[in-house]
Amino acid sequence: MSAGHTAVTTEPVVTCGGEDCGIRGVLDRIGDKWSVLVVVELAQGVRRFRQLQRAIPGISQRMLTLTVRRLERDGLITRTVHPMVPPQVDYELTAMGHSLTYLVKALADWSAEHQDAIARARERWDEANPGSGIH
Amino acid sequence: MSAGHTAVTTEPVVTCGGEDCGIRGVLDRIGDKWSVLVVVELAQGVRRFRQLQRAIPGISQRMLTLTVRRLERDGLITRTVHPMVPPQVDYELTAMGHSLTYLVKALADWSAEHQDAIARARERWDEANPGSGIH
DNA sequence: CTGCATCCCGGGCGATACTG
DNA sequence: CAGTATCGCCCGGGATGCAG
Repeated sequence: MSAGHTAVTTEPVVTCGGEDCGIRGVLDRIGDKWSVLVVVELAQGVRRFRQLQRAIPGISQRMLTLTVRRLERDGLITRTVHPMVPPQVDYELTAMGHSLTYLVKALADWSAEHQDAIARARERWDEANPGSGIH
Repeated sequence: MSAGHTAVTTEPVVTCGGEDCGIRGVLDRIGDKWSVLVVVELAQGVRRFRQLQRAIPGISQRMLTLTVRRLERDGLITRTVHPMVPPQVDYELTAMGHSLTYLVKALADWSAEHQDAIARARERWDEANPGSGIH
């Protein structure tokens, strides 16, 4: 590593290197737009299908179904069917799902802390590179 | 990571609720498959275009270009062109980019800690739901 | 080596309609 | 209310070719 520079200090140096450790599998999940929103909503408590859909404005019924299925498959949430009419299905975070909320929290914190800087950087870049088509 | 209290009860309660805070903008970036890998690679030091491409096996030249452009636009990396022949372009993390590596580190840690449990959960689920088509 | 333009395909995702 | 099935569009992104 390039030494002789100012206090570079401690790089996190992601353990797994640039290859594919377990990060990919996790990113495919939490990197997913809807998954994160569902987890965030469930972090507040048990929710029914319709409740989730109403709490997450843009989501289609199809995507919500797929999303909760995948989260359930990964062991991040539980799906409880109550045999009644009309049907009722409750979704709830598992212990692992709860632990994930802390990661999401860290994400939200970092976002809150840097979103302004990012927004300004984008403005400057767009101004310096008109019609680049990058987004 | 602040006082994590013991488990249960204390939900992180992501500040922004289920709507769209700055999380989305950040997720669109770090949630991106290639962006994370580029950041991880650059966390180890300055890299040239070809170096990055070689360090990230599956990436196409097109996607690498798009990825570094977007990261540059967001102010996460710098792009330095050295007027020489053959051309040389160096990419390096900015201060903000470095701070992001800590988030990625947290991500990698969580992944390492739970990937086994997730893998097992998936196996169990797939076994209980044959031919579901979910992934 | 670095980077842009073009072509083109697969699949992700929304919209809609139907069942229990 | 909860969920499945089907259709169709759009675009992400790989492959290739060309330029500086």
